Amino acid sequence: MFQTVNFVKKNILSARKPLCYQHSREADLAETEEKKREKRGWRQNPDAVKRDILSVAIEEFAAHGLSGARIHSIAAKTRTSKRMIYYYFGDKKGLYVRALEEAYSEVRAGETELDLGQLTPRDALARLVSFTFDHHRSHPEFIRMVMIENIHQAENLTGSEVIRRLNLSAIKKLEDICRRGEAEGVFRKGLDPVALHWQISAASFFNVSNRPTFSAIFGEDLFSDDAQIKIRSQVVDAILHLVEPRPKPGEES
Amino acid sequence: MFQTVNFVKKNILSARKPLCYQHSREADLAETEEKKREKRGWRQNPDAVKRDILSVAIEEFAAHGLSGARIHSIAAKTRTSKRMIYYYFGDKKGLYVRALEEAYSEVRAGETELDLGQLTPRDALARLVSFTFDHHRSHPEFIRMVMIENIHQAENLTGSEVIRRLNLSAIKKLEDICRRGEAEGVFRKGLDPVALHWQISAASFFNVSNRPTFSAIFGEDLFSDDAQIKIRSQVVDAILHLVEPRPKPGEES
DNA sequence: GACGAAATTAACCGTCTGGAACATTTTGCG
DNA sequence: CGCAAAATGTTCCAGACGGTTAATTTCGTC
Repeated sequence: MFQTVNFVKKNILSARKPLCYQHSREADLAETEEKKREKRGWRQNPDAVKRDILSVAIEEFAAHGLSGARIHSIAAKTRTSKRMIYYYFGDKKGLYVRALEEAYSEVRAGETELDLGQLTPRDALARLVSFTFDHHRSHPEFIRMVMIENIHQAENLTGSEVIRRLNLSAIKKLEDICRRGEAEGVFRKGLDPVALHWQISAASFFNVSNRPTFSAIFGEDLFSDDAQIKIRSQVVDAILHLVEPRPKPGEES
Repeated sequence: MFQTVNFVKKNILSARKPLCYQHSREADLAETEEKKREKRGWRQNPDAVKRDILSVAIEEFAAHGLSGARIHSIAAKTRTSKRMIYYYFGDKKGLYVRALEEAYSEVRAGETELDLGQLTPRDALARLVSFTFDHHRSHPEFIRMVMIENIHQAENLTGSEVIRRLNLSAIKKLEDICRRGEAEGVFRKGLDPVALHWQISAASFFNVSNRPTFSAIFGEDLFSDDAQIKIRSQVVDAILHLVEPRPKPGEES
């Protein structure tokens, strides 16, 4: 499905821009009001403008990178103008940082839906891994933003307290599971939740981030829905194995 | 060590350019010859020029991405000129593709040093995983080139037969191990070498590619030499577990 | 309704950047 | 040597791109 992407360099096209942003519940009484504005005139709607810009910015930055994305292209895909971007976000970097934060927020918000309270530690962990794997798959634009940020040595992310907070809270679930598992004796002692998170992220992230090169070399087979389910269960198996109490106390650094 | 990177935006500096490329074994008889050229004049050395350009190109593309890298910056870090880049590589994309190929070649060349002939399948696999993990760590610029290529949907890699060949040969070792392990009954049946390679790559690659964001959020702890050894052994454990014959023949898709 | 602040439009600018044109020198070869 | 081809140096440019200035309109509020 994805194999022929047919890269369109300049897709500043189509999508006739509506003259103004419609406020939520006034489409009905718009007729009389709007006609007065038809010649020249507009409605103000700062929030909608900002949201519009941000969502397009995520698309564009995710697609072309920080320096690859073009402010004028972003503006073109928006219902507003380039000037507004500078008005609200200062400069390109400012927009990028906000877009990055926004991408993180959206994804972390989705994660909070996962409820593991009722499950045994083992089942909870399996569920968490499985969920994370799927969640990454369904948010490729977020993955791409993180890839790009990594290329930039995370220098923008470092400054963003917003993002650090979001991520630290994301590891809470894992910490709980570990604690419960250790307490019940079904997990090995001394587990490091961060290291475990590393393992889970590595598989889930790589699966999306490196799909293009991997499938270019080895074919798309591994990325069919069926194959992905297998891969995912392998990942779950591997992670569960890492938390199991060591059978023999022989030490092996 | 790495935490304060102190980004220098324009490092087009220092490094006095020698007037010409010295051929390998003529530094000695250079005195008489060279003095005639001192005013204006140069030696030709196409191969050295190409190599010089490519190595700088890898640095720059890896650091700033395809669109972030600047031809004139690349030229500046070279002992030759912008003109030569276009002379030998046509345009920016051409240079990028060659740099990508070069990066792959260098890394794959390093991999051939690994000899697993004498080891049991299990030991061989453990060794391969361990080696791959380290090898990725010691070639961050390669990792970054691949990250960048992924952001570009692998569209350049797709066209390069060179790279596909290099990579397919890279999986040969793994295929051998799997076959031997299955034959000896120490590995489970029906292993997919590509899927296994996916697992190994995921950990090894992510470890380098996502270090910036990961350590920005969770700290550098996991990336100390000691911690990396632990992580690596976890990865080895996890992979080995994946190839072990299933203890109970209960089927679990 | 008037008025100041916020939002939006429209036009403009200086620089950076990929790339090309043209000139000159070197090198292999008969 | 002489000559053509390859390699290198020098100079310049057209368009792209990030960003700005100034004018206009809308909106909340007194």
